[in-house]
Order: sequence, then C-alpha cells, then structure tokens
Amino acid sequence: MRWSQLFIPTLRENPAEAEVASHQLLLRAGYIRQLSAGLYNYLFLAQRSLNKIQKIIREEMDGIGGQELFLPALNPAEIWQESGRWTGMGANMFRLKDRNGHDLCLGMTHEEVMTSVARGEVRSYRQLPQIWYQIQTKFRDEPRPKSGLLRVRQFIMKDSYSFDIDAAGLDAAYDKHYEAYCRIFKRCGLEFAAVEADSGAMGGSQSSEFMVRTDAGEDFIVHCPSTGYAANLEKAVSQPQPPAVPDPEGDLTPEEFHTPGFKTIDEVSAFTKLPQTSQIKSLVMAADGQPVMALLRGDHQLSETKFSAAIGGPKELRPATPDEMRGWLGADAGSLGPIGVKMRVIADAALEGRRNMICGANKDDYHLKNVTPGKDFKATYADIRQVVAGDTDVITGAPIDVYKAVEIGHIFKLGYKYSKAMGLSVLNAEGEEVTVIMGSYGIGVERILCAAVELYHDKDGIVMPASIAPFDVVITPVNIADAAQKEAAQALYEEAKKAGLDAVLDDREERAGVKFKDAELVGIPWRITVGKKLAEGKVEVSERKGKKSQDALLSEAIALVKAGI
RNA sequence: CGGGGCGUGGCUCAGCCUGGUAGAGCGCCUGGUUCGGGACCAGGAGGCCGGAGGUUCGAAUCCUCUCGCCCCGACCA
Repeated sequence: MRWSQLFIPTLRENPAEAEVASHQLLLRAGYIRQLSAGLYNYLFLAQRSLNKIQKIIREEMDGIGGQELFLPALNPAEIWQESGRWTGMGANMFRLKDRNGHDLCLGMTHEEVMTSVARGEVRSYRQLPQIWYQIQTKFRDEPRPKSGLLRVRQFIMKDSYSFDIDAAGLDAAYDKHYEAYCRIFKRCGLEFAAVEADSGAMGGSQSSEFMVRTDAGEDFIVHCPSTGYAANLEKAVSQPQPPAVPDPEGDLTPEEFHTPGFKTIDEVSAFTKLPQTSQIKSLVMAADGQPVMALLRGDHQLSETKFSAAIGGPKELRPATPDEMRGWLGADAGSLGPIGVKMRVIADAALEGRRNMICGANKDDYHLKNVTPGKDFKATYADIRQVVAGDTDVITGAPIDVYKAVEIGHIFKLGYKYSKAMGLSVLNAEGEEVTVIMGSYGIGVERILCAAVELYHDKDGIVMPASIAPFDVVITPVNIADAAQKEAAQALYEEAKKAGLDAVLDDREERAGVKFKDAELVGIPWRITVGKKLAEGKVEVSERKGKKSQDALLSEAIALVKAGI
C-alpha cells in the first residue's frame, strides 16, 4: 500500500482528553478516534492490528478444538431472566424494547445464548465435550468509561464456552484454555501473569485472570516473587504485619471514655496515643437490606468481595447509610462498635486472639477501651481484609508486592450455574439424565492492543510487537522526487510483498523527518530507508525497537527484515 | 451517582476576571525555494465561541438552565 493514499491521521500534539499512554498514542498515531464516551471508531491502523490479534486468537482456539460460532449481540430478555441475570446484572446492561414492547438487551457476555443453543441440540454424552467460541462485540453500560480503549461501553471479546459431562472434562477444557491463552498472549508479544481470581457475578468455582502489569490498569495484583503466588487483590490472602504495639495484658473490663469530635481511626489513634493496629474498625453494611457489621484492625481495609462471600453472597451489598446506622445502632459512623449489637458481626481473622483494644461505644463521641474480641462480644471470624503492600506470604512469610494491572483475559469454571438454571442436560452411558458442566473463557481483544502500547512505547511513539503491528515494514524513500530512489523503493516494496511481508511504501511528498516521525509514532517494527547511499547500492534497515539501524545492500534488505520478524 | 475540571477554526490553546462583535501556533489549500529527523517565504480558506433562555444599547465574556467530554471516588462479566 502507498502511504500517500492511506487514511492515517497522525497528530503532532496529544489530544487534551487523553491521560494514559495507550489512549494518547493510539489517538496521536491515528489508530482510533472517539465517537462518544466509551465508544471509539477503529480506523485503518487499529483495524489492521485488531485483525492480526484476532487471527492469532482463532489459530490458537482452533488449535484446542474450538469451533467458531457467531451469536446475536441482541438478546431477548427471557434467557437472561432464566439465568437470573436479567436482574443480577443491574444497570450495567444495556436494555431496550422492540416495537412490540418486548424486552431485549445487548449482550455483555454469552453464557445464556450459548447454553440455549446447546440445550436445544445436545442430547447425549456422545456429543460432548464441546468448545464453542465467537469473536463478538459486547456492550456494557459502564458507569464511567475511561482511559481510552481500556474501559469502554462497546468492545470486542473472544468468548468461549466448554460443555462437558463431568468435572474431569471441565478441568481438561479449562487447562486447554489456560495454555491456549498463554500462547495467544505470548504470540501477541505481551508480558503477562496468570493470577487467581474471584469468579464474581459469573458464578463458579475456579478462575484465573491474565493480567498485564501497568499503572494504567484498574486491578491490583498481589504477587510474591519468592513463592510465585499471584492473585487478584479481591481474592488474595496474606499475613498482616503484627500490631505496632503489644496489647495490654490481663482480662480488663471495657471502659467508656470521652472522644469529643474524634471520629476517624486516625483521630482516635492520635487522641489515645495508641496506633491504628490497636483500634477496631467497625463498618456497618446493608446486605439485601439487613445490617451486618464488619470488624477490622484499624489499619486494615475491608475487602467487599471477601466480605460478601463470608456472609453468603447477598444479592446487594452496600455500606449502610448514615440514617440506617443511627437507626440500628444509635450513633453515627465514627462512634460505632460491636458491643451489645443485635446484628450479625463478622470479624476479620487478624482480630482473633487480640485483647484490650479500642472501639466505638455506639454513643456519639464515646469510645471503649479494654475490649477483647470473643470475651466482650461474639463474632464470626473470617478473612475479610484486603491485602496491603508490606504483608507477607501466608505460607513462607516472604514479602509480597501489590501492583496495578489490566485484565486481558479471564477463564472460569462455571460449573452448573447456567446449565442447571436453563435446563441443559444429556443422557449418560447409563441412560441417566445428567446436567452438563460448563466453563467460560474471555479475552478482551482491544485490551491486548492497549496493553501492548502501555507496555511498549517510548518518547517517539508506539513500539508495537511485530506480530500485531499494522505493518511489518515501511519502505521510506527520503526524497520521492528523486527518480532513482523512487524506483528502488518501489522495487523493494514489491519484493517485500512477494516475500510475504505486510509492507507500506511511504511515497508521500514529505520531508524525511516527517516520514520518520510518523513511522515511529505508528510503531512499524522495521523501516527500510532509501536515501543517498543508494548510489553505492545500499539502503538503511532500522528496527523500531531499540532504534538500531544498519546499512544493507539493496538485494539483502528484505531478507534482513524477514529474518528479524 | 457524589466531587472537581473543561467546552472558542481540524489539533493545542489565548481572550472571559474588568461586556464593544474573535486571535496565536500547528494543520489544510495555492505558488515558489528546499529535501536524511515534524523546513522556509508569499498568498489563501476555515469559527454565528456546545445549546437554550435571560440581563444589557451591545454578550465568547455576566446570570439561569441544559447537553457533552475528561479526571477523582463509588461501581466494574
């Protein structure tokens, strides 16, 4: 292709609205343009990259026996009602009505549709196992789209679903996906980590997320370099640091004291001259409208995910409102505590065995000291605490890290959630009806592109991995008006195409600097510059990564690039 | 949904406080000179200042409402 004919609208300056590197660079390099919040036009370059990513995905999915389908993005409400997710998905699902007033939605994922396909057709264990996948547009009415392509309202997802007769079959399908995903991300040139994850609203037992480390990400990963333990913060476990000062000895009796205006843990800590680790933080939550108290050590944060699991996974979980707190406990947040309360109390495991601590008195501007969990109040202990940097590995005690990451893939063992709810069963060899066990496996296609840009860029632009770059090589005649250069460049371009390279000829009537800058911004992995050394029969071959270049004979240039890719 | 910010040629922004009828740089078009790292000269096109209402002799500028976008938080298969 000839650059002069292409639509590659590069910008010299960063658009004002872009914050993260991938957003800025994809805009500047002319890959994408925004249509609206969370909606992007994928221009020529983005489309080429996304096509390459999808090609890799298809090859690997086909490689594990996946069969590609294509299901409607527009779904009837009925199947979502059957699975219970019509209400479960809440406001995150785009909903609409057709002309007859029937409820429809735009699919966020396709468990329901896939299950409905299977239940109509799959009758016998002999037809299992199956792995079906599609590459489809998904819709989510995000409360806050952000960070360019990282969090959007419409995006491309490869989603696959496995159907098996038993748990061993599911395990095998899950493992196949795990390995295929590793190959996909590796082929896309990404450095990534597979981590233990919470299965959240998807339901199911086991799940792994594939994460790329970047500050632009929204997830936090807990990682122990010495043991290899890696998990999403929602799910991660660790050993907390010990309390900053030891608890007072003895079976002391709780004693009220006045704390005028001291509400936060920090304020009470400063007032009592006892560290945060000596305080009990009492949080009141409403679980399906019922009050539940969560207790944590003063310096710890509640993990809502763990807490939700600890109380049996309520449909709705939220912090209590100030009015609710006052009604239930007779005091405002800042003076609450577990003594004498009538609600369920879940205490974090880090409080077990502690004694003579400080907590709120359920009376405004009063706290209690000498409060001992177990003795002065009853609570169920559970791990409801969010891991923080500085904690240590639960088994070895080795230090752990917490870092930000973006999720590019997620695999789940769904179990029977959808097949049971929607009646997907087959006859086994004994002629008995058994419910099919399912898995579900997603990849965010654009997120691979974003992650690559986040990971690989420099001051001049994108350093796109060759496997997903829109072009392999750009042939750049320094001066297109020079007939010899023009001719040589044209010949090189033809040769590159014959050699199977995705080549573009930069035949624009621009100065060399402009063409170099654009090629670097866009992130084309290789450039062959046809310039003054042409007189000696030479051209310059340069690699975007590391900015290395060398002179090569005209006849050798293409082979050199080919070898590099 | 709470908090903050911003909407002025294609892009980045100035002008607004202190009303007087719109500017710069880049980009774009034409011609010329240049030609290995975002050239230079000359000429030119392009904006009813997000929208509506109001105040005023007069509104980009002041007031009210509204829409959109971005950021922080909440939320997030």
